[in-house]
Amino acid sequence: MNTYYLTTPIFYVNAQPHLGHAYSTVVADAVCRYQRLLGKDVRFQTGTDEHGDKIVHAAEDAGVSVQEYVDTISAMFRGAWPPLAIAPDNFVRTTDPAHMAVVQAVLQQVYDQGDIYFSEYTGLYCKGCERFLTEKELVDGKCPDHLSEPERISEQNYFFRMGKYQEWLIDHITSHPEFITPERYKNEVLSFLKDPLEDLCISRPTTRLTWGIPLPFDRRFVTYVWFDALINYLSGLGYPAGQDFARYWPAAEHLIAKDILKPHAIYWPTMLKAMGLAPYRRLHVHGYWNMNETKMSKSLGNVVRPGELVAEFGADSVRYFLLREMSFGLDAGFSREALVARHNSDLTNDLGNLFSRSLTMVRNFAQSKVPQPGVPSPQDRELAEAAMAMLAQYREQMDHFAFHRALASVWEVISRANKYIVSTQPWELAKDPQQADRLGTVLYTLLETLRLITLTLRPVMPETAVRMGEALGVAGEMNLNNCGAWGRLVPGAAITPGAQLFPRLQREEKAKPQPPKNSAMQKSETKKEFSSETEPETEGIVTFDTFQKLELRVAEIIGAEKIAKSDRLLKLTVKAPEERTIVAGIAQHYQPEELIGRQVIIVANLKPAKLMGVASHGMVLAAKDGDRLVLSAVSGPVAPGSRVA
RNA sequence: GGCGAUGUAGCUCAGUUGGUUAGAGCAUACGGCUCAUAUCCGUAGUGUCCGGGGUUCAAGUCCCUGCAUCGCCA
Repeated sequence: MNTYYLTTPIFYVNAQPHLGHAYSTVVADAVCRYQRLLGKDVRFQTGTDEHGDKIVHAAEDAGVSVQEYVDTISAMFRGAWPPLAIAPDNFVRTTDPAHMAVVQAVLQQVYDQGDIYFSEYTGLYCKGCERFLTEKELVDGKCPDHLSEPERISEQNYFFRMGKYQEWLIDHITSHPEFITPERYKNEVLSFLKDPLEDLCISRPTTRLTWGIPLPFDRRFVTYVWFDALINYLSGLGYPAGQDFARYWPAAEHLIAKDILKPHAIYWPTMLKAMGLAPYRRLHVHGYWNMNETKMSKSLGNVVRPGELVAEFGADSVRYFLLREMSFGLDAGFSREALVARHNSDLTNDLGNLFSRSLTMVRNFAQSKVPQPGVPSPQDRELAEAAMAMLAQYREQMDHFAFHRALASVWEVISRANKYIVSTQPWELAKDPQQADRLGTVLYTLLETLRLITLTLRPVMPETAVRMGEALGVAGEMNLNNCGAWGRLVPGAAITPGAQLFPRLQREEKAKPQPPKNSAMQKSETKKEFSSETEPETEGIVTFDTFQKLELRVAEIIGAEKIAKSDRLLKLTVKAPEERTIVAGIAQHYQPEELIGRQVIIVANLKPAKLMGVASHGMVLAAKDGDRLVLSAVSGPVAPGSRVA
């Protein structure tokens, strides 16, 4: 099979793109570039999911029409990818008329054949949330968000006979070991399928929700979430009649984060089965990036904007980090420090310097031309064989989405090449005209190694790979089939060193340890939090490292309201620079109105906590003077989010 | 509550079917080289392999149990 079709999830437009979206999409882009490197005919699709009541509410909050709102956010997603060197072939929006028509056609087909039926169910409905709550969501029998008791009401809806295909699905998963990978997620799905599968509710009455696709067989309802969203994988190919559908669907693979495993591993295959279509080939499930100990999520304040990262580190450096640092399928930690460390040590020191020193030697010792290689010594052959072995390992690992291993095998060769230079000492060979042949062989071996490394980097760091290729004189179409053999560089061809590949990044400023100041920070609470430090700390004195763990930032208060039933707590909305909610015990000292616009100092990386049912992401610092409480501040206006240190 | 995963050097993690002194990268210290857009190379370490019990000639690796963290389910 010579085609390949890979999708990311379509992203819900109730929030701006964050690192999690970027990771999925970077992975997909890298895999697609890799498949092209294998010579495949590839299609890469992403998009946005734009229906549902949350969207309607978000638009109301923003004070714009729903259409205007989804257009804006969808454009932000579309615009987020080019800066990361991500190049999808197709971008689907669930509000596209073509997509909506396909969804309706599918609904009608499945309805006609009897796999969608009308039924009634009873549940606990919260008017505030405008949705049914499950028992376990309730706190003391009440909705935790609205502190009111939900009503027990009945509602009629349409259901998809998912249970009908349960046995088939179990069988399919069992007989296709790679259907869901990594294996842990396959096991999770199989364990879920041990219990009988309930049918899936696929509609919402228009009395509750209008922003959706009407059911073609009953206009009093719109379809809800999954029959709309999942079908994008088909509609984006022009299903049913489009040529792309016939061409790419047999090679379909999906990439998702673990939070939407069930819809993709259970709903979607059974839907496809009901439609009479072959299931997708593989489902690849990845984990989360954890920021400062808390699970990354759009509802938390500590959001990393992909655009900011690219501006600071460059697309290739970010892509490399994301692919190298996470074992696909598992969670990984994200930190600026780790990104800087990877950039400086792997990219600047190992790869960048290897490239630079090699090309400089070709310029100085071989007149900037590919030298004529002589008879290879065992040492030369060893490096050449390592480079070829790297290609094989790289393919094996990339095929299985083990990007971190694929890259580790590339860096092993980079390291070998650096050792090779030290042991062959080309600068010594250059001093002796008798050694000209030997020098030529050494430099040629290095250039060839670099050429093969460049090949492996094309999917991961496309911009860098192009620059390296240009310097080596091998720009243009390259794939593993026509360029994956040793010895493709032609002696005499020009080598043109360019600018430094990866300029070194400054590590975060590490100021000298200072004597701790007397501040609210040293309250016992803070001490307790970090008391498990390995470094010895004299009583009452914290080390600089401990201090540094606290992320103090300036936040601007943009909203404040009293929390019902509490006379001490205020719910603050702040910009730091992202918006977040902080609950502060200052209601007896400040009125909500007088807080708007103030800049205060917050602890930005405090573990989130729920106070009176409201999640607080951080803590506002204030001085306590007897009974008085005075908010912290900076002595002049600064950009919200500025770090305090 | 049920099922499952994870727990290895300061940090991030590898450790295949149980087998000699437990590994890599980063960080640290010392030494060496100079081609490098400023690095690379070498050397040195440190580990109650989560705790406890068991199987075995031999366990990080298998079994039981406890603890911790996480996930799925209810």
